[in-house]
Amino acid sequence: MARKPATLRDIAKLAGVGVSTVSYVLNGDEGRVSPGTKEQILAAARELNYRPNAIARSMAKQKTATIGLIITELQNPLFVPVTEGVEEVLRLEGYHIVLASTYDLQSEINAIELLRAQQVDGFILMSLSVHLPSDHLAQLDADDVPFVVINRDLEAGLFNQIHFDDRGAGRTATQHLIDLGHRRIATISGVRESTAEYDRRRSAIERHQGWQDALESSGSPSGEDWVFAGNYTYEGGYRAAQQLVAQARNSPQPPTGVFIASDMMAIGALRGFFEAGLRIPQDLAVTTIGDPPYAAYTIPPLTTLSLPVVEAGRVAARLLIDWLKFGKPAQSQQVLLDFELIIRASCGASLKT
Amino acid sequence: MARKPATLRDIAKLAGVGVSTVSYVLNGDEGRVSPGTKEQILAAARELNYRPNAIARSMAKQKTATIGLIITELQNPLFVPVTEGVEEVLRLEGYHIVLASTYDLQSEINAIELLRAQQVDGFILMSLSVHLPSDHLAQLDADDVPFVVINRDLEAGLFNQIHFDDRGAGRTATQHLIDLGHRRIATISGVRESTAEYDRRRSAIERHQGWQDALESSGSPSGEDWVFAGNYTYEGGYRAAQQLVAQARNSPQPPTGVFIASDMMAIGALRGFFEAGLRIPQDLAVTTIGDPPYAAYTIPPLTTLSLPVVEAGRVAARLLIDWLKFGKPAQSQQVLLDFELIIRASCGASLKT
DNA sequence: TATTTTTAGTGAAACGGTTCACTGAAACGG
DNA sequence: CCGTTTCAGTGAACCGTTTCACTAAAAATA
Repeated sequence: MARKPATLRDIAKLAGVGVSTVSYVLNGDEGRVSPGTKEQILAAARELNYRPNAIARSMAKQKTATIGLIITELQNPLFVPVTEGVEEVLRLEGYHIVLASTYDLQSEINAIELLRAQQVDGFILMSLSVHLPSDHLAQLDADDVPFVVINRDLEAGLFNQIHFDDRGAGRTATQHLIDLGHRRIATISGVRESTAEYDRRRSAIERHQGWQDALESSGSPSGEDWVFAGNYTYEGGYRAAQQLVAQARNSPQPPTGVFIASDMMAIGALRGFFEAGLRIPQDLAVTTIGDPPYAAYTIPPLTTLSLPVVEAGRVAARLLIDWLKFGKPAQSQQVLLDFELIIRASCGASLKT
Repeated sequence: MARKPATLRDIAKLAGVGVSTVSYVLNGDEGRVSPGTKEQILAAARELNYRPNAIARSMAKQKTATIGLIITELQNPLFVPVTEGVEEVLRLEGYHIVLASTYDLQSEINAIELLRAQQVDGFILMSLSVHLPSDHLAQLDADDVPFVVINRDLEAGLFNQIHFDDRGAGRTATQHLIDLGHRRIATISGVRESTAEYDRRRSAIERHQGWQDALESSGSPSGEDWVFAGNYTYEGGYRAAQQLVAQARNSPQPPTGVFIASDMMAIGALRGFFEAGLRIPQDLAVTTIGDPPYAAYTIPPLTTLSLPVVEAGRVAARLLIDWLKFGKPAQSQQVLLDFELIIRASCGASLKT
């Protein structure tokens, strides 16, 4: 095995042709070279165990066929499906992905700088929960760097953006309980407590509005008294569940269902309900939003709305590809994606049938 | 903002010097250039908003300052901490990481080919559960490509390898129950059922041996009758728990503790125990191995052994850096890492105090 | 002052591909 | 048979850096 990898020149020498011919053959440019020499070159390449140097190619073509995927919070279970969606689309087009994980504004800027230095052809930026200012995005835009953002609360119409329909999700999750015959439906939401993270608050507000929408349109009681703050955390969900139980025990008309605005809170709440001796879903039906792998393994498994995150990845990739191929779109694209309802045991749907 | 990014030549022209001088200044080569011109060059670079082209640099230096991290099963929650460990060490040395996820042999080979074409300076390969043949690793070795493998069952001494002490983990998890006063300790293991995935079987066997070790050294009854096959899955753990409960109900001397060889099985088993009306840990104390994020959120939270996976990443990175800096080590390195005991509620330790 | 050393800076050759402009020969059309 | 087109293939410039070998002037040394 050669220490130094073989180059086009080596092949050219071995096959007795010019380097440009070799290049044409190896890149499959048909009709430029006769079958005879073509075969010779291929044989020489095989013999020398040739492996094209992507760096040199990028240098010459002024393209890397690589896009940067920047994600906040690598820990978040949503990140894997996004990359899957992105990868699925980009691979077909011959692009590669390089991944960068960030956790705050500065590290995001660093990541962008780094990847620009690596000459990526474009970016996909996905925020899972953090809102970040958009100055540096405006900069990207000004520099004519192709990019798409997912789930980020920015001035509409400014960039190519993909969003999740949080309000619709809150509505669907609540409506599902209504459809199962529930009339008094509480909620554990992130709204009441202020959060430093803007984006989280926005989605909390929207999901909460969805809950209200559903109640209103069904003519159910407004439920104002049955809102509990969970702060989007396991602990918060746990405490909110305790409060809910306490209030329900003193109420002549306790809720029979609860919409919990995030999976983490739902898992905490499940523990609270369990400790209080409540049976789910018999005593209280539960729906939530977010479908991490373990949502199927709770007791009982959670009925939930899954973020269409694979699809978000696909759409982002397609938007980016279009830009790369046909130039910047005349006007920036806005996409709103629906959540998918996943029915498991916590809503009690199976009890009905 | 310039459409085309500025190059060294642009700066050289603007500052009225040669390009090599600019290169020296920008790379901080002290003492080669007078403070005056240095300042001029810096000013010019700032003005042109210069961003070095990493591709061109890699080309010239024949190094990319990038290493490839190849991981099977991106879904696995272990993957994030590995990359954290790797990143922590590599960043200090000025290296970047490019990530590739694989799921079978062919895709692993593809990933290696791809990254070699991208001219990465070295590899870290981490298997989380799949055993793959090593021919292509031997090839890497023959080509003098620096690499380190984590958690892979290969002929000892062949390559730089990092392993987890599965047997010690099984021993510790069981011993912890013994220390809490338990004498009859069952196990749910992956051993009895054959698995296609070799690696998984190996770790299953070792963890099982650890359980035996602990029982023997404590003079406890051997427990042969209390081994249940869980096949390393949620479903398997669930069924094994049912079998365990059934057998315990007919036994004059039922076990008071159980060591479950993987977190997934433990979560399934928890459900089985719950449905059977068993209280954990009062009726049965549980320990397991593996600490995914949700292990703290089960009911009750799991006492478990955490894989030192951040440390594995760090060690791998350091081994690789050494190779990169000082050349291939005279003999390949072998590292065995201990698991860390994380005490939560499922073992009942808190009840004792 | 004559000689050596240091300082400050330079031009050009890599690195490994791609691609443009070009050529000589063969094939073709009338 | 001549002019034109197609075919098969080539050399060299270029992409943006790094770095080697070199120089002219200044500084240090004797």
